[in-house]
Amino acid sequence: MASVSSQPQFRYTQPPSKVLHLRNLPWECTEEELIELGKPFGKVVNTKCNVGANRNQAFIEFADLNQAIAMISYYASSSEPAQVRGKTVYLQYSNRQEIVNNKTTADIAGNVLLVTIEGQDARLVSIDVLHLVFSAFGFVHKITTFEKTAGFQALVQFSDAETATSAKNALDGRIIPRYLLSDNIAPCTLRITYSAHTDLSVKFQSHRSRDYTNPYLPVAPSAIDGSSQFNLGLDGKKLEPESNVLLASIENMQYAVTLDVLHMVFSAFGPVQKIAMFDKNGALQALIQYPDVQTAIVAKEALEGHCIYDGGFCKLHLSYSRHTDLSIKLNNDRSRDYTIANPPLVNPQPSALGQQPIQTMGQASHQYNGTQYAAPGMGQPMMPPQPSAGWGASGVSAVPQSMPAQMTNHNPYIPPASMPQMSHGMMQMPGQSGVPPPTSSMPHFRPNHM
DNA sequence: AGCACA
Repeated sequence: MASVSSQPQFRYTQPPSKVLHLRNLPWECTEEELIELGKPFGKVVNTKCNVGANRNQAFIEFADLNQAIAMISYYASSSEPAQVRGKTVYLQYSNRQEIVNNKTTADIAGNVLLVTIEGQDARLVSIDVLHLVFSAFGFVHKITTFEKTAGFQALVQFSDAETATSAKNALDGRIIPRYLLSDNIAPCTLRITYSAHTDLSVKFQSHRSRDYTNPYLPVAPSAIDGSSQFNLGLDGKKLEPESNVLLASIENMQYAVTLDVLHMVFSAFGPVQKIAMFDKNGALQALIQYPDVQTAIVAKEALEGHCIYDGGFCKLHLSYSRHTDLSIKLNNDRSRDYTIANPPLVNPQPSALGQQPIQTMGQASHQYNGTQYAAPGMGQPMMPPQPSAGWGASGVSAVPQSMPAQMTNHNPYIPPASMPQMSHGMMQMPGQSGVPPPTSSMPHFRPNHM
């Protein structure tokens, strides 16, 4: 026979089949629910759920064609539509005569998860955020990310299938907590299946892949230049070349932002060499200089979109400056060179802040060995997003297994589970003059407490 | 709300 395929895509009358196609199902509809639905009409011999791009379609196959016809006929004339969990589902004959269950991967539990990140800004989700999210369920060995037709995806490797399963059960279909992302990143939903992989091959630490079991793995050369693809302007602005100097714009500046405040905030990520503050179009801006690009990248990633003060005040917007070395003519309340011994001018540099054991950074082979990447002052691995923030990770340890030298989280602003609504990722500052008394119970941002 | 997957 030649082709029969010139039919319209959607036919309103279809030849009967003992297989029915169901749509508009609720998320995560189970086989049991499908069987319940079909049982009154006959024997359901097979089902397939979570079908389609939205995974809200399914098939049920009856033992006998007449049973399928009975079900279609019933709902065709019923005043009550077919429902699953109160949601109307639409039924029609499938254009196939039987369900083929390719139960190969995807349904066989394994230690590696295939994660699809859905959402407008899915590719702005950094591998570090993913690491943080999944670390709530156990030690994450490796992560690789890639783009497929399905979108932005990641493979996340755990020690065992049990851990992977707990993560999958808790996270599948959930969004990445807002407080892990900058304000203006659209919500990102996680779709999780099992991968057939058991051990990912990670050759380099890069912005696409990480091996947390091997901190000495070389860093991909591309990671140095290519990282900014994940530091895209939040509204899709073009790439800026990375720099060791950050340009900070401060929005909604209801409270004073002093040089010392900036110094404290930015010192959490590495030694701040110089700061210059100035006004631009009535808004405060500042240039913050680090000794190396990597530190600036980390600081930018962690701070972008966050607010210095609780309540959405003094929100930081960061970009890379074209400067590489600021010229500070004199130390005053708007500019400071921390690399030269200060004559005791105004406030000498806040004690402890300049005292961090700062190793020389910038050796490419050690870029990801943790000590450098993790913000100083963050002596502990960060608190993970607590499942109670909405993920039903019952019985799952919310604390990530302590990890050896590796990248822990870089985002020092993870609020505890009690603050599930921290959608704009605020941080608290130690009291400074003119600072409103913080009201929340957020963990303190204490860059000066080692 | 519109046909599966490797």
